[in-house]
Amino acid sequence: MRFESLTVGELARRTGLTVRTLHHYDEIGLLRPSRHSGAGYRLYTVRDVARLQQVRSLRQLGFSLEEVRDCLDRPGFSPLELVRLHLARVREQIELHRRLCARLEALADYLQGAGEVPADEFLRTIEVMTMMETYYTPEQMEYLKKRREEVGEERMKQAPADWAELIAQVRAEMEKGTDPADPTVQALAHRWQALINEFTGGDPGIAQSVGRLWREQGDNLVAQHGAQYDPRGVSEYIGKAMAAGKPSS
Amino acid sequence: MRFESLTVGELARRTGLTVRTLHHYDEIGLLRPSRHSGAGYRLYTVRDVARLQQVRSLRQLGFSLEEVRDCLDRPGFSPLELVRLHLARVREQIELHRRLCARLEALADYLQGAGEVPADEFLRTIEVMTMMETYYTPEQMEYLKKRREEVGEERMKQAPADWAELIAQVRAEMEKGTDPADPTVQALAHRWQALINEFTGGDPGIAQSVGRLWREQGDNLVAQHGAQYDPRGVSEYIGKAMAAGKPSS
DNA sequence: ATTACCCTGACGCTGCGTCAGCGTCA
DNA sequence: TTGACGCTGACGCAGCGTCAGGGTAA
Repeated sequence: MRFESLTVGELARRTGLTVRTLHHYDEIGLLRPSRHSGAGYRLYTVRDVARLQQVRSLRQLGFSLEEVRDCLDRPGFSPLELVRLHLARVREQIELHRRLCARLEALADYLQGAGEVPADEFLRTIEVMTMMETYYTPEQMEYLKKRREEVGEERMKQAPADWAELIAQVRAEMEKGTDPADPTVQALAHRWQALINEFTGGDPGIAQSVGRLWREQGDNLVAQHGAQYDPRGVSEYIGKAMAAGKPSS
Repeated sequence: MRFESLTVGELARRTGLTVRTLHHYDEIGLLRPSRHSGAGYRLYTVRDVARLQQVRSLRQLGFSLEEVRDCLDRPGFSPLELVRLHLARVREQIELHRRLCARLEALADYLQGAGEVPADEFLRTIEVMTMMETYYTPEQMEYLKKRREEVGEERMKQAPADWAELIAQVRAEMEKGTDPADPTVQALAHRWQALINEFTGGDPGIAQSVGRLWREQGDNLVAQHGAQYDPRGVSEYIGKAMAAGKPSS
């Protein structure tokens, strides 16, 4: 008796698994003990133990319980296929996590550099990040990062205020009904273009992405910062002003 | 009405989420619509939409729904802490997956090289891999890999048969009751040592690991290959023979 | 009346953890 | 009798998917 079979508890201790796990494997038919005692106790034989080893090995490779079962029970069965499939899955996971990791690192750096950051600024930062990721291609992101370094830390912090002021001025003219071709508005348009150039380095692809972001998410951005209205109106107005500024195109 | 609020379906379409997801967020209190129609329809206001944006952003960073809720609802709250914690988790995940990936690649290479591999050989291969990983340190694994390359493909394939023959001979002497100091057994002991040296390069740490593996898993190995009995007896016997061979130590 | 919405349950999935209530006893 | 084990349910976890069986809006 002593050598012939093990109870669940004994098997659990030897393998480091829990009794519940073995119960579960029994329930789903992955590992049913070959024998039972009169009282219904599970009795695992040497063969069962061997099978459990196989199960554990396959599980350590990250396969699901169902895959393990297929692997062990289905007679004609291509392991290479399964391994390749699984490998592809794992690689994809790694890629996703690596990207995530990069974003989190960027975020952590920012938070560290900015000192005590209140929760709402944190949230705004994240949203800007995700928005940029949706609207810019990775190459554009790379390029913008370089630009930021060239432009410098100080300048970057000043930028939002510059924009806010400029937008307010444009809106004022717009509401006064000033002609977009008016010199005042033309000056503002130049300033607008200059600001864009400063951060995009004049890359037209990026300017285009910014435009799309603004058109599609303007309302959202505005709702976030809770200050201005009618962003599309403003950008349309400034667009006209720019067009009026260079009638050659 | 048109501008003031959205129904679930509309909001779902705009965000790309499903209605069920929005229902779920409502259920767990993550995003409850500010208003309801007379018939109990959920009506999402601009503020709700903004909050949903935040939720999505945080989710894209991989946070759990509970963490997102804490992030959005708890007033004093350190984002940096959370980001760091999460970053650590993600990095750990990546590490685990990278290790797994390496193992799967090794396995895939082996399967590819071996051509059409039947399921049972596949299983044995895996078990040997996992067993080795439990009993050898990573450095030892590295070292063994180098040895395998030095020894060559052909030799590796011959090895199991050599071992089987040698073990059979040793067992025969043991069962005849031959003295471990007998020249016949001494010759076998030398051959044993030579085989070990061939694959371990004489590294004593590895020899020790092999010994431990054999002592602790011998029964299992034997059960797998279904051929021999009493592995500990054999290794004890050969151990005595080696000791008898060099009484100086 | 049709159609396209909306609602609230409630179960399913993965891989077990964690009781609860009861029987066994190597 | 009392532990230390064993047994079978059954719920819980995350984050929704997916019906089912209704009401509502235009």
